[in-house]
Amino acid sequence: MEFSNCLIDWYLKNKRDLPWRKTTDPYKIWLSEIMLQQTRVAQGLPYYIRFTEQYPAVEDLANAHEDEVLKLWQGLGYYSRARNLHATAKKVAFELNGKFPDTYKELLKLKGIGDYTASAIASISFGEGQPVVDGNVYRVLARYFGVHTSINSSLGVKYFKELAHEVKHEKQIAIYNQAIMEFGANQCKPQSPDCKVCPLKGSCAALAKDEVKLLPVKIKKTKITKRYFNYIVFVDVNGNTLLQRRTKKGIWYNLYEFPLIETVTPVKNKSVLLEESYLQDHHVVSMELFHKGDIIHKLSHQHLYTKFWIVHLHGNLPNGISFARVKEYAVPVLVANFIEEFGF
DNA sequence: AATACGGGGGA
DNA sequence: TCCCCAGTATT
Repeated sequence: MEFSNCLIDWYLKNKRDLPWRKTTDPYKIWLSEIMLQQTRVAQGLPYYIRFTEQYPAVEDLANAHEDEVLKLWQGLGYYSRARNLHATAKKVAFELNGKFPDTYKELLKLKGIGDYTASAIASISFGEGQPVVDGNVYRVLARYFGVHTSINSSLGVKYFKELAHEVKHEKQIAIYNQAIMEFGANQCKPQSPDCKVCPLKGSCAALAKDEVKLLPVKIKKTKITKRYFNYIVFVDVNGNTLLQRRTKKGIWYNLYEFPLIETVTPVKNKSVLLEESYLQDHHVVSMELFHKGDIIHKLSHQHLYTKFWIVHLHGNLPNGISFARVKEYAVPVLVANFIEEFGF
């Protein structure tokens, strides 16, 4: 059996039972595709369930506050996805009469929707013949056809999309797209795929040339920068604390956190921090480190060496937040973990 | 063409 | 440790 039919045949025997495969509602397909960008199914699945319960239709999502959407998104990462999700929901609900665009070209214009997601929605919800090209597809195509062009060069992106068009299944595009991705995820896996039981083993170029481990080719590795965070966890006489929104460009935009003092080098002792103006504005009773050493929070491009300082105040915070309400705010996992440990 | 953007899981 | 995940937007 040739390539596309073989994948579909494999898929029908091996596919997982996932909730977004029971519908072609573009809203649900869109939601699942955004959530699964750079995210494993196992991690995204519980979020998909919560979102579809909380927001059954695009209007429900459109009418929510961004803070609430971010809170529901908390822990999934790449928070611009949530902000763009909300913006696009409002666009569809309020400007497009509640109906998603039904073509690849029009979908591509929406915030947060790139080539992959436009192809996925167009094919799965509307049957348009656009092949998806995600990380799985790059891997399957590179190996099966023996392509050494790097998948993250501009030439490679163009080449693989064209190749994907040439080898796609013409009649069953929706099934085919999900088939090749599922095949990449569970059979043609990144590490140690079990090629002995692969239905395509007889015609796979990489297997024939013993290049499975070499493909796909991907260039570059990211440089990691170190940052030094000092979170000031106020505790006033009423048991209130302070949170503030991140309003500058960069990580965690629009999420909340404790007042932050970032330094270029690690802070040796609290005297350096006590000189900060907003700490001098309060009557500090005590200031103690919560953990012995730094918490090292690792992101793709940054390692955050973090100290949480518990600062007891004599008076009360003007804009204090009660401990009970701290958990209502969308915060980064780094901060959420601390909140859990501290036991607000 | 490169880089920023989260967090987690598997080897 | 390192890789990479149903990628997109910005520089």
